[in-house]
Amino acid sequence: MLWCASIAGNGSGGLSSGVFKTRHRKRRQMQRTKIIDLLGSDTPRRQVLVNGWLRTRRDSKTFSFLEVNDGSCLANLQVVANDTLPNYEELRKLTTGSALAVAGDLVASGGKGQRWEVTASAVDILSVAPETYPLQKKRHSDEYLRSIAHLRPRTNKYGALFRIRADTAWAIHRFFRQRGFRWLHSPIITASDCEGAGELFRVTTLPPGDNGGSDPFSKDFFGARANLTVSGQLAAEMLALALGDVYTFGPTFRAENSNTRRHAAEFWMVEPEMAFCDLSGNMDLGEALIKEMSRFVMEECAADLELFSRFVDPGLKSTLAGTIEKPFVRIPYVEAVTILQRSGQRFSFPVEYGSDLQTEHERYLTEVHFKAPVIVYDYPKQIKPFYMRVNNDGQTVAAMDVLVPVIGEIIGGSQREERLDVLEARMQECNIDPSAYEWYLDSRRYGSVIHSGFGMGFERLLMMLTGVANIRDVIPFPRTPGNIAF
RNA sequence: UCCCCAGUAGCUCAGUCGGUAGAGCAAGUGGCUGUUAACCACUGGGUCCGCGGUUCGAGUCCGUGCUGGGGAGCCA
Repeated sequence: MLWCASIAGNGSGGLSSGVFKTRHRKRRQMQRTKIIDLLGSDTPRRQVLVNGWLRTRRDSKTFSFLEVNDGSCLANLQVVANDTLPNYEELRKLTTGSALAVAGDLVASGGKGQRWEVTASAVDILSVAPETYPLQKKRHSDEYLRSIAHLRPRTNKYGALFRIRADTAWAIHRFFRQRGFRWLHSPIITASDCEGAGELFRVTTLPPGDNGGSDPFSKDFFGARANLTVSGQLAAEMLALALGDVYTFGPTFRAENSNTRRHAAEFWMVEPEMAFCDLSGNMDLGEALIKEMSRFVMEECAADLELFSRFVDPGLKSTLAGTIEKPFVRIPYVEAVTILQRSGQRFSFPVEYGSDLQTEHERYLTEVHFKAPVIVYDYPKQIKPFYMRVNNDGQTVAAMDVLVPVIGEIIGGSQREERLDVLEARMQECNIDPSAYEWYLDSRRYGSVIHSGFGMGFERLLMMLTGVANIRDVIPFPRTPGNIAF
């Protein structure tokens, strides 16, 4: 430890400002090391540079402990700042949230609770956070943190969450790439309204109050009604019928006035589409995807996930383990109806063939009856959109919903209707004007083949993976009705 | 959009029967300590969400609006 003491001593009082400036310049040329790499080190290291933000400070008689976080991982780095540092008096006044550059040696920690710490040879104060800094060294409510969404990524929980979000997005790309899927960039601005997907956000360049006269769209940018996409499915079908297996992964917009903890106006959706694939293969892919993402966070986001299993949902790990190990239950819609009718449960909404399953019904199936993810398939055609393939019974379509406990529907998908005549008949039944879908119908005119796909809500997946109960807390800057402040 | 709940110090909350406001944490000051949600003492800190009403008197009761949360519907 002698060499530590001597280095600390070099930074002491008698240093002229010229020498200090030289040292400062030198320090700025040092390569920055991220805290995640330091804490994972096998050996001590001389003269490392750490940039980060102060989480908390504990003062001792002749030195201060500075807990520094740089966002590279959940854990803080403990920095020991001796009173021999030239700016020690300033360091003792440092507040939570201040930005620092620390130069020093990585040494085995003399205290309990951490393996490594840095003995500072110099601490540059990059920026002081005044005492009005809204984040305190204590637990804050999720509701309060939503009101300071621009600062909440600096907390342990939201830092962990947004690391998991980024890593999971990457893992989704890896999952599909390993299976030979190509990523498709489906348009954000579209003219098509994916039937039944909800209300649309209009996109226009017309000034407010200008309705464009007799033809409302003739003066508009595209010369046609335009809106933000509610689904990349139709585009994905076209690419699947060319490249085989594709997926979209991008933002999706719904102008629905939904006020629940699992709906947002702007969210991300993963939509795989596979040529030569039936409903059964579709279910296989959905199940594999959810299992793989569960395994991914358990194994590859372990440190961050630990926070959620400790403070957010104590049952998280066993739930995820069950999701990974047990096969998903697969039952036709009729069987789900029978189970619900025979359950003896009193539901607010009656269970009857031909009406859609209510939230309370889905939760009974996943949380009470099966206690596991459940895939319900073959729904009555009258409650599903025109593009789903009509089964041989003529009454049901090859649709499937993956339901998981607490979250409810996480995946909705189907085998697509590939027969031109049946598709046109269904459009007529659903009162859809085929003229807007001529390009879509072309895919059934030329080399039509069976194909299937689904949409998975990325935020709902994150909720399932972390146990976070509100979708507003898995999106950095969530958009919900009346809420776009950040 | 409908139903229910809440709004009091920077944060989390208590506030009895209607009688002029409290705690913990945070902040500031000082002390102690290889500490780790550090600890101890002291100090400062309030448009009781807004508006209107009832009352001698309203944080408390009534009406209304706003904001937030939960549930439902729509869906991913």
